[in-house]
Amino acid sequence: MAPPVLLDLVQQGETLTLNAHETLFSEGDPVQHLYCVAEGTMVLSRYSVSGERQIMAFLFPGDFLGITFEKTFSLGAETLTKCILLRVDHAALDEKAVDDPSVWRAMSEVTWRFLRGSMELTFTIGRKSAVGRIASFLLYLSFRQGGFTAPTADISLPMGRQDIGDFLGLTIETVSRCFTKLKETGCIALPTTDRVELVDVEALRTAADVVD
Amino acid sequence: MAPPVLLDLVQQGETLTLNAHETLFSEGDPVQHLYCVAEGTMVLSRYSVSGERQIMAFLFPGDFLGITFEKTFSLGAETLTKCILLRVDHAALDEKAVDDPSVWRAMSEVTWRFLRGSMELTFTIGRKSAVGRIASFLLYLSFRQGGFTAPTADISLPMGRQDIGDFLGLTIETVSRCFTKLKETGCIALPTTDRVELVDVEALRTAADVVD
DNA sequence: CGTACATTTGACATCCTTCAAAATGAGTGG
DNA sequence: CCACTCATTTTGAAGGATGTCAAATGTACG
Repeated sequence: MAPPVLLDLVQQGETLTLNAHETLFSEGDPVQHLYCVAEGTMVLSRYSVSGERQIMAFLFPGDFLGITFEKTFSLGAETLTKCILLRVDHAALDEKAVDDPSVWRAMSEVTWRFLRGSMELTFTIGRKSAVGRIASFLLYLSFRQGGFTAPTADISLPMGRQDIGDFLGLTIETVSRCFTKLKETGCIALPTTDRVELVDVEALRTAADVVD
Repeated sequence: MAPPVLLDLVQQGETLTLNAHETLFSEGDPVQHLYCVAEGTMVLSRYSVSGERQIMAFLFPGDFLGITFEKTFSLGAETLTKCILLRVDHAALDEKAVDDPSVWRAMSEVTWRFLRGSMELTFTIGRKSAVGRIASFLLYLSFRQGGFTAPTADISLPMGRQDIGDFLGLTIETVSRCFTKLKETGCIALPTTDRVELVDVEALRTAADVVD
């Protein structure tokens, strides 16, 4: 899934371990490295003047972060769980790119994939109801945790309700209510607070407005 | 602003003229060309199953479209006004990229810029009230029409209220009401329906929650 | 077992949407 | 130049969905 060139590069770099709820970098910090998540879950987020958080993306193993063309980060990065990261200096990246054109091609591709995700989020927030957003989110998690190919019915939620709300433009209470509603309508089951079982995927897809 | 390499390439390609409210390509169409807007205003949009439109971006002169790593478009492109476009075949692009690594670097950069815009939109829709969204939108237009450097106080609106609503996740009525409210509070003036004058930029920035 | 935090639930307020109608403006023909 | 028509925008009234505030329940950890 991840471009081999970039994987090679970060694997030659340093390994970094962070605990849950640590900040890797913040908005405005100078850009130095390109990172790749090896283990754990992270978020990329932006804060408003009034202190509200908008999560732009959840990052899972194989995802890159630190991609930018600016000198400082426009997003902050925090861990949700304990994480292992691989990182390579941007300078080393540029150096490698001089005689290997596939580096920039790979960067384009990774950026493009991030853009696809961002547009998906825009669409979800802009056009869907609260239940629709949660349904879409669950289907997305199922897709990701199934390795992009075989959606899992059994999902783990490494993020809290607040994180989900900050991602989908909802309050924590609305998120909770939507979970309850989806449970009551038989779409999902909630064995524990951080685990979701997709019971009726078709109904969930209908709720998410992604039916064929 | 736009990378010279890509500008050169599209300038060597064909020129295309479209009237207002024409479709250049739709979601699912096979990707063949990379385009650059020379004149006019366009939109990139995606439709939901239920037929609702989410505009992902407004495109102005100098903007590129048709950037993708897939075989088919994930967005549709329509003109709002009469447009002149430059285009180059993706095959020609790949060919050029073989011996010119700056092509892919430029593509990364253009994709990144699009991504920045997409995240800005996510943030606007996810975290701001209706008035805040309109205020942000006007400041964005001012920025764009002032050539990214000197924001204009006199803005033209090549798009209708429906388009603005489809961009910001609002209904046409709410858009109209927000314009009225911003007018009543002295932030803006509306000489005509398709023209906005920024009277009190600071107040507008406050309304948009982008105050320093 | 008890404390602290996260989640869920409830009651109410608010903002935005929906539905409906009036006003404005652009284009056309008399 | 004016009257007419159609589309767009604006305004109004009412309803609904989500946010806010507050309390109860559940869960993890010492």
